[in-house]
Amino acid sequence: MNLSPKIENFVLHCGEMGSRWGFNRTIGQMVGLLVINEHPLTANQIAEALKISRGNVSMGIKELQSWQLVKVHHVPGDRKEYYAPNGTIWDLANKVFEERRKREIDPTLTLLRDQILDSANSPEEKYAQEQMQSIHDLLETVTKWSAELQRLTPEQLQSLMKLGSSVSKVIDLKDKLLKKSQITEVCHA
Amino acid sequence: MNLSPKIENFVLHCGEMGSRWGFNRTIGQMVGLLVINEHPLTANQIAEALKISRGNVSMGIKELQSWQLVKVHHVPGDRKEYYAPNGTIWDLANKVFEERRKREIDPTLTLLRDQILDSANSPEEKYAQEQMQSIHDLLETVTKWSAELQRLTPEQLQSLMKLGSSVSKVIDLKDKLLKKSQITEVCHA
DNA sequence: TTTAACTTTCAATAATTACTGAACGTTTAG
DNA sequence: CTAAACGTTCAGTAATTATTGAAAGTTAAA
Repeated sequence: MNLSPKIENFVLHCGEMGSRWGFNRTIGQMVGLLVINEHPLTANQIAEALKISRGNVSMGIKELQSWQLVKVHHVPGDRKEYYAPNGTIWDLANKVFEERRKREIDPTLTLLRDQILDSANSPEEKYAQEQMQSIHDLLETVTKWSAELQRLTPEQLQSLMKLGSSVSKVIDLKDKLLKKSQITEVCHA
Repeated sequence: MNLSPKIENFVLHCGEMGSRWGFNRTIGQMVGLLVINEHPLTANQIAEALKISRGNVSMGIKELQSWQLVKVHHVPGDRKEYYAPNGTIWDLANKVFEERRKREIDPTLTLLRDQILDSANSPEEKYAQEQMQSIHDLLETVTKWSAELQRLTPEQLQSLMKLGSSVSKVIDLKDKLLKKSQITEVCHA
């Protein structure tokens, strides 16, 4: 496993970004390495390429599996495991997005739901309740929207972007349509 | 500064989530404390409430200012600085979102743009280039979309959600409209 | 059943990140 | 000018997180 400078550069960058994306440097490098290589790699190849211990690779793969970012291949007559990205770039990004939502938003949503049920028994708590309600509403909106957007294919998103339209224009259109049921009929026809 | 159990609970939770939101535990607690209190707080009040050193508060405030999440108030005839959230919950979330985009996406986009300009000089590099192109396109799409969504007010977003419509339906509608210019005319009228 | 080729685990340790508190800087009132 | 009341900085240290490598676990061929 000797990486060309260009590829090494990319892998190192993934390492630097790793912690910002939700994992650590080594795991970031592993993702970069697997994504940039056309063929699946063995744990030993990964360890050699990144100059890290075999045990560290094992732990990293485990973590990546918990994010559902890698899948394992087997070659007949070969006991080694071969690791590859679990899907397209788009699939991986979706998985990261989803997992981060679970870690960054869901626990807070749960807490806020509980807190909001409780009644306030002082002016400060009254204000606190209101703020918690705002945060709750915000997070719920974000959650619903991210689910909507994840449902779209990259092609749908990109073609929409390329039309040069802004989302708010689309929303305005929709509002107009809703106010004119006869036109909505036509549109659905 | 004696926090009621409910409020303390919320602040501690913000601390636990802090690192997942892009800062550390203490800074997460500071955000929670400022958001949940109706009135601005002094550095000493924050230190006392969170049981941390005065110096730590100073560093935390500095960090929060770099995220543009707090603003400073002054009371005439009082030398102390009073800290408060810099905007509504929605504003704060937008700022965090924006800042994280800068840290998590922009550097990678810059790197990929450079790498893609370079020509590949081996089959591995050819594949690597293609993958980098995919990542680049994905990140650019995400960036554009997040800009679009940030332009909307919370009311616009929430009212749209409440209509029970899915984004893909809206997009389908738009496609239909584009294919029937005469109807588009009517809609714009 | 033994051995070889692999993977996983985890205690020890290295690396990184966060926090404290004392020293210093600044402003204003007396 | 001095002292009091505040904010900032940063070297030292504490806390947390990541990594190694040796030991243990697993599997399958001989």
